[in-house]
Amino acid sequence: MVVATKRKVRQTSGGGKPALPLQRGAAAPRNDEIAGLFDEIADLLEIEGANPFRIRAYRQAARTLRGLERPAADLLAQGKDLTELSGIGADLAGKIAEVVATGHVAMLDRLHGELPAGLVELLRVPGIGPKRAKLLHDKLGIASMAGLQRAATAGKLEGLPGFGAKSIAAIATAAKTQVEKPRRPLLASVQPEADALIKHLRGARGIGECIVAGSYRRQRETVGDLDILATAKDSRPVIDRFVAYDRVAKISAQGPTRATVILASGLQVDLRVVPAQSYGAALVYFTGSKPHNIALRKLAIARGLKLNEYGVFKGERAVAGETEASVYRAVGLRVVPPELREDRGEIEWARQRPFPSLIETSDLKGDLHCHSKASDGQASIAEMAEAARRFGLSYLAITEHSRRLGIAHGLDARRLGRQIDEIDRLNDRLKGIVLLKGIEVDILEDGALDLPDTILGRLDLVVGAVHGAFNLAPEKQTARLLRAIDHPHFSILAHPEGRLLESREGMSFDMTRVIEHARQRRCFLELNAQPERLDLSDIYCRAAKEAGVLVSIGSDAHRPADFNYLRFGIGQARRGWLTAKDVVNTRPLSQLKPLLAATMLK
DNA sequence: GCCGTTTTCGGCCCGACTGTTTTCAGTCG
Repeated sequence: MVVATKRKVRQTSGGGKPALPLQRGAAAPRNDEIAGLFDEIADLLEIEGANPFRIRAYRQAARTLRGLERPAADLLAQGKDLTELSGIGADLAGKIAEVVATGHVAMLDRLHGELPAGLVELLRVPGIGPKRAKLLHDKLGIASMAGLQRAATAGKLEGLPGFGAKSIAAIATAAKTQVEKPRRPLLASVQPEADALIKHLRGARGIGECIVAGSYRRQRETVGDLDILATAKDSRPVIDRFVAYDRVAKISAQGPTRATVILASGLQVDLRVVPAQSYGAALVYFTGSKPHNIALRKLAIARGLKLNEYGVFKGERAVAGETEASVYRAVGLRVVPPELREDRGEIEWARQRPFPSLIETSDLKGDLHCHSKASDGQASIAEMAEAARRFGLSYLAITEHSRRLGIAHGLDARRLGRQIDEIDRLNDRLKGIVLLKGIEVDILEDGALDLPDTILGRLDLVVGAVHGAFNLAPEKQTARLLRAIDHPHFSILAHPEGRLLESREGMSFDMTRVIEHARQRRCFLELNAQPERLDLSDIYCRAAKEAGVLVSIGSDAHRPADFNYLRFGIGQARRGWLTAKDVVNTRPLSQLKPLLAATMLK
């Protein structure tokens, strides 16, 4: 929910990988790697019992680094002053420079001399925080998850101050199951569970509002847990109905206004019940993000007010809280769209001017990326066209894979030529939707395209995509993408980062140069709406917008139902501050055609 | 460790639930 990085999935260097020192040869460290070092420093300082605000500074710096569009190493190379970044002062700027130069932070090496690196693993165990981790280390010499497990099974935890029978049992099971890394479920996979649970809760006596807040409401691409907010005069019946839900596997906590359960699927759900007059304040609080909330609370303090989940207070008196609008107004801001609440400049914006109206699903006029049975799809072209029409689209580009992707039955020039003719015939008889002739052509390792110019030139658009050699050196990867974009028939760069959420990191390359190149060549970047891709990510959507590069939100549909994925693409686009104007496939076909033609006339 | 429409020092967001306690620390969100 409101916590950007949760304790139980707290990461030491992103993805739960072991921490650096970096072993990347000459390559500069990525921002998330530097951030991982800072998070680990924060973890260790916390165990040492350091000044909590100093710890917070390291975590804030890690967050800032993860939100940057450009590698800090590049900024340094250009002589930029990193202390201009929020939460980065002289000391932390120096430490960033140190990592970029040496791959190490001396301070972390020193901390490792005092506390074993494995100790931070213990913080992932629910119920173990810094104090208990330190106690386990000092009294029992425990230095890793495995050590904790051994001590627990050997009965060595008994008698430790603060460790009762219940905690020991919980820790023993947790340590055993903590070996595999907890995955954050994808937004799309959580949605059916959320819908069903909300429906169940609405049956509670006396319930008023009932809504999923947290990162789900902010449309983050993955959701750590579900945060549900309900209103009721009497919270008991709502809490009772919640914990009695038939998919609840375990009740982790239950109080009069709040409860936490684990569902059979493993998904954690938190429910909070507040009175109606607190709904707006609670919704702000439970929607997060945590840094956004903290910023709001600081604004409240500056105005002599106090903001919590019950309202905005002047002394004892509530001055706002029933609606989100009242809360934001009380601290001098316009309402911030939930998708933008990440403390990435939205607060300052809300103080000064209205937000742009962010894109909505109904703004989409067409889809420029889908497949049929001709490659690895599951339906005919006509069936896909009909599904797109029912979704409300008026044009659809058919973009099969190209020959290189043999596993997907990719098209060679001859088969593509036949499909072009087939689409012409279909367009003669289809009503209510127009098909565009395209291809998702492989971008080969050297940046060449996987089909000859003669056939690409007959298409309405050419979508280029990387499907292999993800691990090229950054300079090579950048050159590959730039060369592809230079191709005379290139229109759209599909899933540009190449990431698969929770399973594959994106490729390493210079996105800023790619965006700038796309602008010069009047090409577009795709925001692929597949739930496990959502690629471009939010920060690069915003970068593309600022550079004036149009984004194409593509379903990459492989079957009729997949057009629903566009909704998740819209969520991500909104997180990237995109309006209808910033997205190419909000144009009616008459306006789209000249834009596509311009990409193909270089 | 950061930061500045009171401040270059003295602040730094706020509350619920659990477990083991006799009034609260630790953890979590």
